[in-house]
Amino acid sequence: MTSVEEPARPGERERVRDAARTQAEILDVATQEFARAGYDGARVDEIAARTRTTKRMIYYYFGGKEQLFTAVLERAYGVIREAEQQLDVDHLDPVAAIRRLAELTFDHHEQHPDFIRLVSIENIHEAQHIAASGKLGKIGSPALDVIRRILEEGRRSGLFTADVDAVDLHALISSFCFFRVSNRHTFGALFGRDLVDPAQRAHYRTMLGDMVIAYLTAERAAD
Amino acid sequence: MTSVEEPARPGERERVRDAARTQAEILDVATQEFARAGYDGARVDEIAARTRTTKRMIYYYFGGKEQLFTAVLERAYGVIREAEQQLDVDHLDPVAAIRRLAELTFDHHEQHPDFIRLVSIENIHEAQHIAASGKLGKIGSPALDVIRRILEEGRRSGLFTADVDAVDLHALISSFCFFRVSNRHTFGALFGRDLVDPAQRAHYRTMLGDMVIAYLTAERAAD
DNA sequence: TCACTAATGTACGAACTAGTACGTTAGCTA
DNA sequence: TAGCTAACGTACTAGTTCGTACATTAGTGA
Repeated sequence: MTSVEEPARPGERERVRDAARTQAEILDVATQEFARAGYDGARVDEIAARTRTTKRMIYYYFGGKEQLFTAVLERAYGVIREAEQQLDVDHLDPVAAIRRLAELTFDHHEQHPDFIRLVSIENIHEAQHIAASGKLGKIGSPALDVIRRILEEGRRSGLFTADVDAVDLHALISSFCFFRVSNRHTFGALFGRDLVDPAQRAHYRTMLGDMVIAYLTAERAAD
Repeated sequence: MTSVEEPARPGERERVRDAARTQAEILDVATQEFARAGYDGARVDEIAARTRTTKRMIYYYFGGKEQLFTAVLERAYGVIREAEQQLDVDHLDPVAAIRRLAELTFDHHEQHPDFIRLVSIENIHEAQHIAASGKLGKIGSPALDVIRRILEEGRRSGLFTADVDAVDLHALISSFCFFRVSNRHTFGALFGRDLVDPAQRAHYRTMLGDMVIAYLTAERAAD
C-alpha cells in the first residue's frame, strides 16, 4: 500500500497545506479503519482523529463515507494490479510459470491482509462500491493475460490436460490464497490450526503449487 | 436452517405465547438481517420489526446484540454439522469417497449463502463471538473424522500420494467452495463471470472433485 | 505585493440506535 | 378457579454518528 510516511522529497520543505498528502493520509488511515471494523463499523470521526487533518477534509475531498470506501478499494486493487504487472514468466516452462504465478498470488495475499478484509467487506455489500466506481469496472487483471498465455503454451506442448480457462484457474488459485487469510480466525477457532502460522508458510505455499500443477497435468478419463 | 413457518403441529392450537417459537423466529430473522448487512450494519429494531414480537424480547431471551449474533452463529454451524453427520461413504473406495465428501461441501455452501456471509462477517470480527461462545469452541467437525478415515484408507491402498492431513485437506476443499460463494460479487464485477451461475454449477462441482483427486493421487517427486 | 481561491478548522445539529424502566397479561398449576 | 410467573408490549433515554454551515488562512499567479 502506498504510504505517506516520508515528508515529501528531502529538500522540499514540508508545506502546511498539501492536498495530495492530505488525501493520501486520509486514504491510509481509512484503509486501516475500514479493514479493522467493516464498512458500518468504521467511524468517520475515528478516521479523522487519526490523521493530521479533520473530518471536514474527508467530506471536502471524498464527498462522504461511501465514496471514501470506494476510493480505498480503488487504491487497494491498484496495488495488486501493479504487483501482477511485475510478473515475468515468459522465460519459464508452463509448469514452472504457473507455480511462480500461484506463489506470487500467495505472497501478495499474505502480505496484504487489509486488502483481503476490504474485499470480504465489499462482498458483504454485494460489490456495490465496485459497481459505482467507474475506475473498477470489468477491467480484469494483468494476471489473467499471463495465465492465458501459460495455459495456451502448456496445452500446446501437451503438458496440461485440464479443460479449464484462465478465469476459472485464477479463481482456483485465488480461492486457496484468499481463504487462508480471510478465514483464518474462524478456521483457527474451530479446528485449532493457524493457517497463517509463519512456520507453516512454506508448507501451504508448496501445497498450493502442487495442487495447481496436479490439477492441470492430471491424466484425464476420455473427455 | 431450522425454520418456524409451520404453526407447531396440526391439531395443536397456536398459542399466543410460545417461548420456543418466539426465540426461533427471532433467530430466523436475525440470521437474515446479520447476513444482509453485517454485524454493525444490522439493526436490532429492524430484526424486531420483522418478527411477530418486539425488541424487548430480543433482550429478554438473548441479552443483547452480541449474544444474539453468537446464537445465530451457533445455530448456523449446527446445521452444517448435521449435514456432515448424514455423510456415509464407508462403502465407497477412497477416490469416490473423497469426491462425494467434496461434493457435499460444495452443495451445502451453495445452498446456504447466508451461512457463508455470517462466517465472513465473523472473520471480520476475528472470530470473537466463536471465542465467547462455549458451544462453539474447538469441537471440530464430523467431516474431519470422515476425511481422516478416507485418507488413511487411501494411503494404505497406495492410491493417495499427497503428504497432507485431514485439516489441511478440509481447508483445501472448503476454500474453493467458500470462495465461490463468498466472493462471487467482487469476482463477478471484476472478471464478468458469475461463479454461482446455475448453468455452470456442474462445471465447478466437477472441477472441485477433479482438483482434489488430482492433488491426492499425483505422482510426486521423491519425498 | 495583492487579491483570489484552494485548503482548512470549529462547532453544531438532526437522525439514528442499542438498551431499559415500567407496566400488563396469558396460561399453567395447585 | 385463583394466583403466580414467564412472557410480552410501550415508551423512553442516553449516547453516538454522519454530515454541514460558517469562518479562516496559506500559497500562488497576475
